[in-house]
Amino acid sequence: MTTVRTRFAPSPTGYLHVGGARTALFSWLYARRFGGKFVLRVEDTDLERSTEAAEQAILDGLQWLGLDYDEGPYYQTQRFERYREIARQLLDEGLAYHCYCSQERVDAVREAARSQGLKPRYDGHCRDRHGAAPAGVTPVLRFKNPLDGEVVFDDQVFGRIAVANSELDDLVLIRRNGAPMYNFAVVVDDSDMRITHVIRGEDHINNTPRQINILQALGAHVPQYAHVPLIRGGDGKKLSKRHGAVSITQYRDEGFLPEAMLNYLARLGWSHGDEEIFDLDRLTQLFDVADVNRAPSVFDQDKLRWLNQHYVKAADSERLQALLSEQFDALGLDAANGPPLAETVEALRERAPTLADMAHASDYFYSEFDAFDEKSAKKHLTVGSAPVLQRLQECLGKVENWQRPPLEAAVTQVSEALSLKMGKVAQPLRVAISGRAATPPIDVTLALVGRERTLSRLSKAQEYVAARTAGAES
RNA sequence: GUCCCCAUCGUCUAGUCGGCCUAGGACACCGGCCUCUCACGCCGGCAACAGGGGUUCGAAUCCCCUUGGGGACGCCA
Repeated sequence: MTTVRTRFAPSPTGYLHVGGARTALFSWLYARRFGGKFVLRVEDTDLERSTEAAEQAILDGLQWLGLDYDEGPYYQTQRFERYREIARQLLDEGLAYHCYCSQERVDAVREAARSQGLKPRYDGHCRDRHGAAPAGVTPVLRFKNPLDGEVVFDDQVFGRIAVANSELDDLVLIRRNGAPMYNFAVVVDDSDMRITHVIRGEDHINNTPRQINILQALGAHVPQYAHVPLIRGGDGKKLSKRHGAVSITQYRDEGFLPEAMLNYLARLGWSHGDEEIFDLDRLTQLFDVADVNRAPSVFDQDKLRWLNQHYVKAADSERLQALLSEQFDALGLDAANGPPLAETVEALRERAPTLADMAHASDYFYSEFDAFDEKSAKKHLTVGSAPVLQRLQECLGKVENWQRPPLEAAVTQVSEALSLKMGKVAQPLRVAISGRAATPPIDVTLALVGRERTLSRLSKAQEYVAARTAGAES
């Protein structure tokens, strides 16, 4: 039995988007599940659009997700000689031909077909051309696609698909500049690299019959195909920037955890009963492309956030601290200017879906906030809160041991002394020291904000209330 | 336009080759409990088999049509 060999073959013309990441994951999982090899191949035949930056972004994305490859990366630009060799072979065997048609003629032919309600196709003008080649014209090499019959293949996801050869035209194998076209390079590579299972996006389903025809002309083995449905945006359209982040590294930068992304991606189009939580080991043990759904699915950030929250709650503290530190850097916050990161992480890990959220929710521990949140101040820093704030200022000022128990005792003492419910005391205090109405428990918040900042912010809050009172009286 | 494909709650999906489905789970949403706020957690609720024909004792599950949606038609990948 031949070993399974799958591949991920991105073209370095943009970042790694979530759809690509998912097909990479599926290919990786399939190889792992069946003890095979996962090959990485960079399809950089488009010399104009390929960039090193894009390639790096793709590699970074794969590494972040932990999708390691056993072979590669192979580069198609380094295999041009091989493509030309095969092209020559096809030409010699009469399975391909030179085409001297101008771009204008080809466009005109397509346009004519379209206006007649037909599929735009090359008309095979040069296929049966006789006589000398036109002088001064560099030809492209076209494949002699079979004229009749049909191509049938059993897709592991979609089942049997049949396409009539009459629907296909003679596609270009080698362009005028000598570079191979996608469909040709893919076929040569998949064959040379002994790929057994081609797992790719559904948008390639129409390329498959063409590729199979070329493979057969080459006398090469036809691999198993598995086309994965595309990921859509909330409006049903192809996922794009309009729908939010699509770049995998952007999710990384926004403080998502790779295990959450992997879990989410795996569940998009695939499931195992009612299970929702899967780690890579579990997936490796259960995943099969044959179980992937046929219908396209919509990328739901809410569910991704929920999963991320789940993993944040379970993550190792030191790891979260390092990640939070990166978020601080991005926000220009100095972790040295506040409580230990470990304490911040503990206080916020259950109330921050992402590390970016955590950073935003803890900024007031490390820097002064510009202003009180308007709504919160209006509701809690009222005229009536003046005596509360004053009493808090006194009692907290006396706390020497700035730890949670004595801090909580102080706050409780104020509420009892003024015969006020805890909420009437804690909320004004909370807004005063954090600028907002939602923070961790008040004793935790006090401890994290620190003595000095608490007392100075309490003073500011009292000034704010006083100013507000004056404004109300005038 | 032509070809290919798809169709269960708003979203991700379960639904073994038809009966156990008065269609299950999760996210989101709504309500409750907990409670100093938020969050977590727990409890409860709302919500779907696109429509129409068949086949069958019986269909979300099989077949056909309609409708809707997507993809592909490049000297891009």
